Amino acid sequence: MEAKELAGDVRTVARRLLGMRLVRVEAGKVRSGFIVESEAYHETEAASHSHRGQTPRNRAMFGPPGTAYVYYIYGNSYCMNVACESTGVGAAVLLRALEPELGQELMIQARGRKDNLTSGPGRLCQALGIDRRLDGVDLLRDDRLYLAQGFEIREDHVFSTTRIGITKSAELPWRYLVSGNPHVSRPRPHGAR
DNA sequence: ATACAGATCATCT
DNA sequence: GATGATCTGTATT
Repeated sequence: MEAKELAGDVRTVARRLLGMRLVRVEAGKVRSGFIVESEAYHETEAASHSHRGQTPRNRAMFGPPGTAYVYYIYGNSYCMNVACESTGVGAAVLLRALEPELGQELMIQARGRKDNLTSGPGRLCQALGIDRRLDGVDLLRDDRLYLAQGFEIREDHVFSTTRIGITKSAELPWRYLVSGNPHVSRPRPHGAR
């Protein structure tokens, strides 16, 4: 995983991140998963936290490509994003679902259940122990949370839909998922695989 | 399988 | 004081 792969248009990066590994190391133990669902957010559209400019909360979203933007929402969940494009531009990819790989026992412990370990932005953060302490880390260099090579996803296996849980700019098809993967956060739209 | 209510709090107005 | 890039349990079809 190199910085230049994250420097492109946020929608391109959102697709490119599918199949990549997200690795969490805590207390010498590894948890990891393959990214299977993502959403693009950009300062030029109203759904983005960066749309109204930089604040202390969304500062990491304007950081260099590969910066983690982690925030707390609804009084119960953390969500994690990967900043992209370039420093000073509020663009980031929300990670919405992973296919669990290593450390599943620890994920079960962290989640307090055996199902839906990482299918949802809040769930995956809980499963991997991701919270605000990791806001702003460099995902290309940090040893606690980082991106790594995964597997190739063929272009025709990537499916695109509208984003989940937003009210503004809701019509943009900026959600990307691996077609047919059982770990995505919601059922496929009618007729899709 | 889908729908809804309630929890709960950091952040911004 | 209102809002929200969610999750969970419960109820209903």
